[in-house]
Amino acid sequence: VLPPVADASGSVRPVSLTIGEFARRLRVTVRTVRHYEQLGLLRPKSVDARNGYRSYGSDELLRGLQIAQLKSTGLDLATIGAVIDGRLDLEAALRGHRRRAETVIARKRFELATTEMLLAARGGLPAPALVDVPAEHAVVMRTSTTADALGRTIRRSIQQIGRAARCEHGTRCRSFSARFPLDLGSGPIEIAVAGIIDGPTSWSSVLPAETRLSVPWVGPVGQLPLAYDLLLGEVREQGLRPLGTAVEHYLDLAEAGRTEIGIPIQLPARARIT
Amino acid sequence: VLPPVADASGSVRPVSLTIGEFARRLRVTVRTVRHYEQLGLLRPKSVDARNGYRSYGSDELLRGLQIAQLKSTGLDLATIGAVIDGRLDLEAALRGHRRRAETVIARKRFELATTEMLLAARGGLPAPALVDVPAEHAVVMRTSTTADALGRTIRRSIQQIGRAARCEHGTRCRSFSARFPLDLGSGPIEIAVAGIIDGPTSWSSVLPAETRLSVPWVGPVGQLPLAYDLLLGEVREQGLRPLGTAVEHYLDLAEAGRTEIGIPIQLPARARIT
DNA sequence: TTGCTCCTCACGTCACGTGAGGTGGC
DNA sequence: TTGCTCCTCACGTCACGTGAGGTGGC
Repeated sequence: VLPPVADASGSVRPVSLTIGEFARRLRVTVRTVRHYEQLGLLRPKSVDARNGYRSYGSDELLRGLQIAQLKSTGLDLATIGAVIDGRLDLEAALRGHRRRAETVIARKRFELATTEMLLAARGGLPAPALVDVPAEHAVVMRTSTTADALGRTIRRSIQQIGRAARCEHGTRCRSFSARFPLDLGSGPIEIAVAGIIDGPTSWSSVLPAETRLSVPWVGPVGQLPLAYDLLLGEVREQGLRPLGTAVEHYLDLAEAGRTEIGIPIQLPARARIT
Repeated sequence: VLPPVADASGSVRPVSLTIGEFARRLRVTVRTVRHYEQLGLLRPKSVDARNGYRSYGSDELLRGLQIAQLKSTGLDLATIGAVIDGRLDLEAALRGHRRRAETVIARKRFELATTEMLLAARGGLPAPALVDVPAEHAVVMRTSTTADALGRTIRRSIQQIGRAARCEHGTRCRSFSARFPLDLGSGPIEIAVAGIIDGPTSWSSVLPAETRLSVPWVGPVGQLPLAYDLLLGEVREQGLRPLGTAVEHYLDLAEAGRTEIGIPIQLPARARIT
């Protein structure tokens, strides 16, 4: 910790600092000070005409302090310059910046959640596997949509089911799933969205048990069609017979939107008995 | 939403895609595909010798899907390439990445909190102002340190006081403050750190009321000495007489570390009466 | 012939870090 | 003379976006 620039009586203030001394007070590198100058953000008090040495005074220290203060909000240097010079309203700049910062944080948290999930999968990208899904109680909603609007329709249905479960049945859905044809084609398609609950209610129905070739999917929803391709390749390699539908299971809507996609499989007779 | 690459029977897989078709399936731009190629991350299945046209097959689609999956964790492309090619362990890479991501999120949240605080100050950087601080109950700890270790000593003392308040008195400190000489010099310095509590206890003492020229400080602690310079300049301009000590008031340790720094002022006799 | 896709450079982004190569004061 | 500070370029970072300028197939 360097001592304050002025002493306790407030009578002595520095008149001239070299760029090195100046940078040390501001806790930045000499290169940073020169960089700010290049942007027109922080000019030296004077420059020696003979050797080009810069010198700084207390006005520049104050300006440097303001820059440091604004930089700690994450504002970019151009905006900081505009604010300090009065060409831009600080409040407006901060308001816009806050919105962007919140978006950035949300994205970073999504990335972190995705990372945790891959770590939980313990080494290696998650591989498709045959899973037996037991029968479950669910509130089911059937509707019709198009391939283009598939994602939006599913999201809207999930919201409606979740609200209905809370408001009308006083219960919460453990997770949600959607079922639609594997081959979307170009016409209207029939989909079923289900909110899975713990026990039966007067409004719930039962999703029958089935076997799926299933794989967890982390990451952007936009790539889901390609993930199905991966799954279908695996189906073919294992010589399995798909039933022609796709199932998406949304395990955790709040955090990373953990999703598992699966292709229900038609099992041979003896496998069904076991 | 594009239909899956393979149809429901799993018998048809694409043999040859142009770069445009390929990019659309992956939901990235053509430029991105070329960029990945430049990094050696994703090579086309073949290149037409006559016109340089690239073509892609299902192997490349799968590789593109893996890249997309890993990219959604925020890993950089070089690391992704190393992981996919088996030159680097995925788990180790993700573990390191998680640590860095957590650090980044913490910093972003700090920036956001700083932004909120400047917004709360409503337009304009916070200005120094004379404030009357009432007497308060506090657990006080006096110790000796050096200018270099000032920050560390204060932080350690705060932790000790907070723990003592919780464990021995069963109470929580509302906030903390530190007091030390304005002129730090180079020798040992005496400091007092206080944990401010709501009511008196057998262990607490009373911090007397005083008047300070005070300013909120947001941003890195490293710049605090310079902030004092700003304050002292203001003291001089207003013709006030500092008592020779500096006071830092830590309002919110959890979030952005909101701090207020002040210089206790010796008031003239008539001002004291009012 | 007009669009559309494809090709290869190559600059710009953002806040500096990091040499390269050289000079001036203690 | 040896360190230390100072100076001016100028490249590199990271994942692409964005023209510039040109060609090939429907």
